[in-house]
Amino acid sequence: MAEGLRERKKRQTRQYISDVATGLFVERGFDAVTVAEIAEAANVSVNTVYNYFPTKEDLFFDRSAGMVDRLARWVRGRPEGESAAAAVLRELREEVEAVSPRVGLLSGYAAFMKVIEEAPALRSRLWALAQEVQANLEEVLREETGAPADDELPHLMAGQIGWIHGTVIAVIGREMVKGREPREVSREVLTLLDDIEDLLSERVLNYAVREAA
Amino acid sequence: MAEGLRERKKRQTRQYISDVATGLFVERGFDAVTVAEIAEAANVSVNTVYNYFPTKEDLFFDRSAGMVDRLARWVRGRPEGESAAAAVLRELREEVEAVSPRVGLLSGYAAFMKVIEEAPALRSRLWALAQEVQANLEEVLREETGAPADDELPHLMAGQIGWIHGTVIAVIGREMVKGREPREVSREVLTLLDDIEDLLSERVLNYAVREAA
DNA sequence: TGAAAATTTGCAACGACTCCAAGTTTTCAT
DNA sequence: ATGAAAACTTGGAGTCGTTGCAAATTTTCA
Repeated sequence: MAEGLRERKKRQTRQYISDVATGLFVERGFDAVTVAEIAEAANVSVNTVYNYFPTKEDLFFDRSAGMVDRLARWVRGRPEGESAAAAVLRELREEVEAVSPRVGLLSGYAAFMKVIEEAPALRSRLWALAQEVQANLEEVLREETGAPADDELPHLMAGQIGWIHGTVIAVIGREMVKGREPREVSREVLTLLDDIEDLLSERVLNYAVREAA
Repeated sequence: MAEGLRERKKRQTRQYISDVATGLFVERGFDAVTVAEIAEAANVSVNTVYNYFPTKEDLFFDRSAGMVDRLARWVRGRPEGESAAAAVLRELREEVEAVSPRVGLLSGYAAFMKVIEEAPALRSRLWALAQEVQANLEEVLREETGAPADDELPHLMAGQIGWIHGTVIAVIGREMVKGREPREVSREVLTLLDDIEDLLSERVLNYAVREAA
């Protein structure tokens, strides 16, 4: 069988708890909502909530789970002749130009980001996620360039590229929380991306160019 | 009078609590030490601890209080003809070359940093501090360049310069925790600083050059 | 010296989180 | 189908960080 009853129920329960929690968080803020309230609203016990989610913060970031390898994916999938930084800049431009929710360009997300902005615990968690994204990227860069373990360059490059991504996402978040329109923000962030590319060195822009297969 | 009995006792008590706490943290790790234990070891009540320190993390970072304006200070104090990034690189080189405890180059600090490395709560706090450092730098850059409020360039430049500082401090910490000798780490970090300077663009290296008085 | 101001303390309570020992439900071989 | 095994849920008790409050205690200063 593809999926038994047990698996299905688990997935549903997990999703439901996460949805209920996110709803409450967006409505009243992260700190103002108690795990006990979430449990009650989701018709489960507090312990069940903790069975699915290690911490309260995880309830909020459940959806962003697939984001930890975003940069690694983008770089791995870049076409022949393109550098790592260029790949990330291109993918970011594509997402921004498409006014994609994946980079936070969606009216509904303003409330979502406001919750993060107001809860230090969530900001910390977001930073930890960014660190993971960067670590995964560094790993890819090490593989692709075959750099020795004591070479700091992949670390530095992952830092620069991670900074690009982080800055863009942060600026989008900041502007969206201000209540701006996604399209308008998209336009502005495209020029921000130009500014960012302008202040990167050739060294960074040409690191890890994908060789011909 | 310059300082009454009350003020003196407060300062002493505060210092004593912080010292006792740091000692316990270094000895047994951040999470393994309870605030109640700290209070008992310092001969005060738990409430008194909280009178002086808002959170448990603040007990640990009490010493690092003067660090939030480090970059702002460095940039503000740079000589005529020097850019913001150049000033930070120069100051960093000076501290590293001097094997200064201010950048973590001291055998005793290895244990200190190990505590941070092992406690997520402390790493978050350290990141928050770095954010403050960067925000203060951005403010200075805005003042000095007279950039309009909607100009993102000071934000980007503060990001790049903050990244330089953060990377150097992080690498020092990582190497010291490995048990390396301060002198040895100092030497390696000097070459790291060269690598970092090499991958920065002229645009960054020449931003906010101090004009002649 | 004695009342006002500041500090310390104990106590109760809240919320996140963990551990553990029952229940309950789902699975699956028979 | 069915009954034991495995997986999931639950309640309860407890730890720890943190806050609020009112009762001491200490320091200040007129």
